[in-house]
Amino acid sequence: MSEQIYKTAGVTVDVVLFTIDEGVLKTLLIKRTNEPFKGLRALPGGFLQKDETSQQAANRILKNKAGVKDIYTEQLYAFDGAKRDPRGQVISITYFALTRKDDVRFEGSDIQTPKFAPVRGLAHLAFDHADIIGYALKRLQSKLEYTNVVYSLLRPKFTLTELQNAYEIILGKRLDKRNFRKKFLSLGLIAATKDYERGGKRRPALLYKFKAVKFSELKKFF
Amino acid sequence: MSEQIYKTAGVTVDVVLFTIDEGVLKTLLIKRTNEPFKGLRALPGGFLQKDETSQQAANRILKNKAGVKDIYTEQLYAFDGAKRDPRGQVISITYFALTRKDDVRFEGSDIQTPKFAPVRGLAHLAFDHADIIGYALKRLQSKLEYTNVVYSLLRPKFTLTELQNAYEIILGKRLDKRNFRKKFLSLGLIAATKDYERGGKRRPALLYKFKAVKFSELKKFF
DNA sequence: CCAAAAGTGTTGGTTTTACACCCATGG
DNA sequence: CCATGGGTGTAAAACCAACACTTTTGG
Repeated sequence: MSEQIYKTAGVTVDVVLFTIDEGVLKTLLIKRTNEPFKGLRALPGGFLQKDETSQQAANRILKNKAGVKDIYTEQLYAFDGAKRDPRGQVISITYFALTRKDDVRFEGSDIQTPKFAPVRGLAHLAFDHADIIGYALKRLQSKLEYTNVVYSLLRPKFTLTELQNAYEIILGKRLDKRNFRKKFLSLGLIAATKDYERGGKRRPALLYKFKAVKFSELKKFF
Repeated sequence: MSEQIYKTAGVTVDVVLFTIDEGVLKTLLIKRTNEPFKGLRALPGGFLQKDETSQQAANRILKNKAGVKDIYTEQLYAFDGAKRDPRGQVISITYFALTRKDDVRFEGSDIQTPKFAPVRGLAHLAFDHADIIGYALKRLQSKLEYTNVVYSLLRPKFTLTELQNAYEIILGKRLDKRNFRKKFLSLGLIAATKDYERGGKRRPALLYKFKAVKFSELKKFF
């Protein structure tokens, strides 16, 4: 005797795609073209398809809505509040992802007009998507402190100032330049290249790169 | 026009209930009475019911299988590997929970013979439940370091040695007695009572209690 | 008086924080 | 030569790790 599978609830996957643009942290939002919440902005997402894992669904959504693949993604949380979807019982398995803005391609995307919007001060989003973004932001902030995920937001070669800016933008606070450099260099994650960023009337900045462009987790960090 | 809800996958909720018993960390397992994996041990769980949130399902499972309620529970992760359930696409939203062993009541429980088993060295569990327990253990270990969740595993009044033992059992390593006491007392989470544990031929130990028996999170901790 | 666990401080090393000036370049 | 951001060191404080002996009790 085998128990059967009960399909009580719908399952969607929604993705919080972060990027840094114009000096602020932004997240990808689409405009809903259907009820419920027609016309409001929402996270890119969709129903889980047959024989698809939620990770695969997240990848599919990122590919379709933003033209990105092979980027850092991580499952966030399964949101299933009773009132979150007016149509009934729908669970959202959420992911967060990180990309550089100029790896994103909206061409070939659908009529939902994807756009990056600053994460701070978002209002009037569909479903519980504002909560989800808030949760994702907290997770991203804490990941910054003990992982190297920031590489996902930077050019392959970057200046230490760019690195520090990424931290400040995400954490929402200023960091001390000398202490930041000392600390980060002592972690051994990055190495100086022989190239310099020559960007105008100022001293050229030495470019660094991550020794491994791969997620890694450290005991201690920031 | 409204999108409809697609119910592609089944959704189960499985719970990793930790307790400390006989000086080791244990987790609740039941014996499966149905296929698939009939006869193997598995986490207590079941299909999500209509209009039930996963948190409510976790509470229901804890009540039914272990007779506990109002204990610390937290969503762990949604497991949905392609091959995890031979019957098809089934997502497990997992929770972890903490309780004292003697708050548990198996009476009124069903024929699945719930039992606590040591978490280290578990083998031959149904589904991917061994992975889930491993993941839950890592989460519990990291929560110990920056939250007060340990209160869930202790008597309302406890000795500092009991507290330290709980940490050592969960972390799987010895801690220095003086440093542990100094650190924990400096956190200000616990207060000495006027009572002593008089347990035999040894010096009576002062009993402490948590100032607030409620989950709290600290910036820094262990 | 013995066995058992409770209780208690200090030191050295490491880490973190706070803080200000000179350098190299392009225009 | 000036404006701009790049780059660098030190000292005080806080924190962490290592370590051993005395106390109180019951039997």
